[in-house]
Amino acid sequence: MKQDLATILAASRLRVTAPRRTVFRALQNAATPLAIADIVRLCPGIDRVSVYRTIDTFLAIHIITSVPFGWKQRYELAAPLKPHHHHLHCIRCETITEITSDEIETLINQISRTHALQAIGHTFELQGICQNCRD
Amino acid sequence: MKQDLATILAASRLRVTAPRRTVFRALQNAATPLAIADIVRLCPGIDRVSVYRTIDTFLAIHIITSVPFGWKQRYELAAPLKPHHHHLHCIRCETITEITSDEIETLINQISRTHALQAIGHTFELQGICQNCRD
DNA sequence: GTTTGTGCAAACAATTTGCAAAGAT
DNA sequence: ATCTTTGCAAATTGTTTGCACAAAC
Repeated sequence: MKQDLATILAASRLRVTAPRRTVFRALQNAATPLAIADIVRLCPGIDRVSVYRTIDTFLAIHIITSVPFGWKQRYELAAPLKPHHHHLHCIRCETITEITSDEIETLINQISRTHALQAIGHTFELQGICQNCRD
Repeated sequence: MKQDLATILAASRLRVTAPRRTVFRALQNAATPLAIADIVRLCPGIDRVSVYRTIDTFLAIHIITSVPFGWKQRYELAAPLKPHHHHLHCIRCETITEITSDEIETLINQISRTHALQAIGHTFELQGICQNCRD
């Protein structure tokens, strides 16, 4: 299953354009989820408006997910472009650690089933203070 | 343990003012988490700026929590003013269902311990399509 | 009386919309 | 050639800041 942007866009009958390629590249290179402002900064020459529209589009075709982060949302590539995971966020040093947990995914399935909710997405993030910052 | 606003504010050496009382009341009466714009609308006569500052204050003393909701954050009273819970969100009819799950809380503690994170807060929300909307 | 918090004004930042022109297929 | 998408301009909405006055303690 090819996972380059052109293939993904084609599958949704969307065109391959400079803003989409540039924003996608920025997200690929990012070590952590990016805020809109970050993306705008990382994509010089791409209009701010196009960044908004591109993020909208990417969300609609589910190749990115939004991550709540302090007051704002941030965005990052979603599975299968990036392995599914969650975040630990140290509010002191701002470090973000990625974690995976089968238990959580199991629990989510279970809860969805119990409540007859056809799951589309979920948010699971922990905020706290990391070991380093406590020393 | 008294849980009226005056007591809570006094404990943090904060004053009891009209904006704080009005915003608090709005949150108490809300059936679902509120966006800033909702709160402003529900608190006529209270300046928009005071709403922002009040929300800041309430977050700082941990009597409210923020809930990621679509593109924006919403706010609601936190434990012990309102029992701890999470949300199921139908993106079709916008209905929000509250759920509780001991398993999740257990899992969160476990993960925090494993990663040496001193837990401060967490976010756990499910998005999907509810039974009704599928029929 | 002292200190905290408010409201107003105004700056600043984020987001949305309409439309003509450019670009993708 | 057609249809989509962009960039610009501008409207709109959300958020922050400074400061004089009012309110709480």
